[in-house]
Amino acid sequence: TAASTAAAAAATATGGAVDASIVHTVALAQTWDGVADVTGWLGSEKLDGMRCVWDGKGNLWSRTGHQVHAPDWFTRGLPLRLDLDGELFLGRGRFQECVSIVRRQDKPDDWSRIRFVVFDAPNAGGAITERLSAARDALQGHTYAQVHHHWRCNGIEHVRDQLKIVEDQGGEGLMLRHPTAPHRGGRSADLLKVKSARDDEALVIGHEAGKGKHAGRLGALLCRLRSGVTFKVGTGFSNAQRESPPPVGAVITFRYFELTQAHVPRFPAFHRIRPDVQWDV
DNA sequence: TTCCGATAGTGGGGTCGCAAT
DNA sequence: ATTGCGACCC
DNA sequence: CACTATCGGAA
Repeated sequence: TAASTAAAAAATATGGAVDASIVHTVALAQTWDGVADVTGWLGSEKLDGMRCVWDGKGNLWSRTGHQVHAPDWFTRGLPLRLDLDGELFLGRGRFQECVSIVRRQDKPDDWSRIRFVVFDAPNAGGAITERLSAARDALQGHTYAQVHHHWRCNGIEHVRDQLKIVEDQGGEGLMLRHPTAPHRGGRSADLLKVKSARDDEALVIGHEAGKGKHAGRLGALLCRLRSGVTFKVGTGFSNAQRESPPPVGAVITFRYFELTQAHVPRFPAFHRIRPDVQWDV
């Protein structure tokens, strides 16, 4: 489109240029409720890397429409006139390293360790199986791009079994794709994500003031784990809870999804106060 | 009527690049 | 050389 | 990314 061409021309190393058409057409997932029947859907591992769209014209774009600067040799041979949607992926448990390789400008050779794992071809037409076939044909023999492995879902038990297998191997979770729906941009129930959250307790050791619409009330709780790691919890509160937050010395339970390389909870969210728990430190 | 999807706006850990120190 | 900050990724 | 708070239209 003219928009993507203009955005590509204007993009700089630090960004600022945004391709609105990418933002508008990228498919976003809902969280599976664990109940909806997904028999016949296509399942795949949810890769923890960087979402990336190939525009069929020589450029890679991030989920929010910013240009991704890959070496020419990485994108050479990607199909013209066929859009590809996928993940720039380094491996399980290597998200932070993946981000480092993709974003830094001075070590392009490291891109040889990255793979563009494709899970959709938005403008190929048809249902997901047809779009994946189009992508598979277009990526035959490519060194750095490949089509993601998908399996046919036999039902809820199948999903649970696959989720356990993936998580035991250090994977982030699963994605489920509606078997007959055409590609659709934005958030929809045609694309579901399955992830397991964890709970833990933390000691409140301080308060951080809120900004903007939260000015004058809580922004985030400063917390400490039993491991000694300190971190912040800034989401999951209702407005009322921000008005009178858990005091210093209180114990809370919070949700998170995994620990970072520094053993800090990723995506922490407040759950509830625990007046019944004593902190032994 | 209820509920879904889109917006808007808060907040997290981590990484980069650049400016200020 | 170190620190702080904005702009991105998730 | 997770989440809360709204809102209008689809279901």
